[in-house]
This record gives sequence, structure tokens and C-alpha cells, in this order.
Amino acid sequence: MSPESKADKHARALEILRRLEGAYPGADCALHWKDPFQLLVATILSAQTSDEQVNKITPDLFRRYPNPAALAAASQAEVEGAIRSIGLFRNKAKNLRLMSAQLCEEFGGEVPQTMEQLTALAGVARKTANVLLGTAFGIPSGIVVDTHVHRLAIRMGLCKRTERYPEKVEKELMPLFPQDRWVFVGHALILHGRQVCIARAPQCDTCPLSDVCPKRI
DNA sequence: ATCCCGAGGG
DNA sequence: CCCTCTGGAT
Repeated sequence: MSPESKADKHARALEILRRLEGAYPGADCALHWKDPFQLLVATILSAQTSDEQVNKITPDLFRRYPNPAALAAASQAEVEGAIRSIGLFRNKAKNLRLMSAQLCEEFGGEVPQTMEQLTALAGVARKTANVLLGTAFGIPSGIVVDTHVHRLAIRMGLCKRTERYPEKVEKELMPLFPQDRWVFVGHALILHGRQVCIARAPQCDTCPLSDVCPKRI
């Protein structure tokens, strides 16, 4: 099979975007949150965990710890107990407490709005920072590459099939889509990955993107 | 490259 | 049983 040209790949990416806009017009963050601090906490919790599992525990968590000062003051055991059901709970509890203390000490209890400041927080790397910048602050600084976006980018032939690093996948995806659609692309691909292009059993027969997908799985 | 880790689905 | 889930730190 001859390799796809850059122009063809770009045109196909824009058609994929059109299909996503048609299939998931209201695609949005599935995590429940009311302010940037809550979104930051929920996103840290969401690592290797389904959003439903996170949404089950955050109402009680946000009631107990409504702000960074409250979460920074909580004990490790207390926080672990509140988030145990989602897995990776020791690391997440430690990061939540450290991150909250950083917000209090360095940013007056507010969530910062730059990539550099966000990624300096405990438990926050580029993916989580992109979620905050794009979804909480309306600043499209990149494309969220989580486990779904990573898998779909490979299946759709939008990045190298052997690419293992999310940041490199993101750099391949960004020039393929208009910057003002980057946030939507992340939300829509995650939704599509959960509902149709499922990890174990992709539903190719009912997929609205089937004819613009190389299907190299 | 490895570790963290419980819940849900097949 | 096995695989997967809106990753990040060491």
C-alpha cells in the first residue's frame, strides 16, 4: 500500500473532524466539576480510571474538601479513604495534597492558567494541563491525548502506529486540525473511543467514520 | 521500563 | 481468568 501524502492526510483529518461534529455535536468533558479546582482534582483522579468511577466519588470529595486549603490540610489516610475505589489511590492522594498545598502557597489558592505553571504541580503533566487550559479556561493550548485519543490516532492512521509517547502523538495531531477545534477534537475522540471505537471490540460496522479510517488495527 | 491499583466487562 | 479505564513520577 502506498503511503498517504501529507495533503491527503490533512484532507482526511478535516473530513474526520466533520464526521465527529456531525456524530457528537455537543461533545464535552464527561467529568463533573463546578470550578477549575474541581476539574483539576477530577482530572488527576481520572488516570487509568473510567469517568463514571470518578464521578461516583467526587460529590462527597468536593463536599469534604471544597477548596485547596481544605484538601491540603487533610491527612494522607483520610484522602486515601475517600478515593480508594478508583485505584492508584496512594499516589493520587499524595499528589492531590501536594498539588493543593502548591496552589495555596504559590497561587493564592487559585488554579494557574499557563502550561508551565500547571505542569509544575504534583500529578499534573501535559495531558491534565491541556484539560484545564482548554475546558476550564477556554485556552486551546494543545490536544488532550489520553488512552482513547492515543488509540484512535493510531487506528485512524493520524500518527505513527508505533508511537508510544502521548506528547509526540499530540505534536502529530495538532497541525492536522484548526486550533479553535482542538478542545472539541479531544472531547469527541474520547466519546467516540468509549462508544464506538472501543479498545477491545471496535464497532466498525456501525462506525460513522468507517470510510475515512484505514482500519489498521 | 516499571510501578501504582480498584472496579467493571468479557 | 484477562483487558481496560480521560497518566504521571521514578
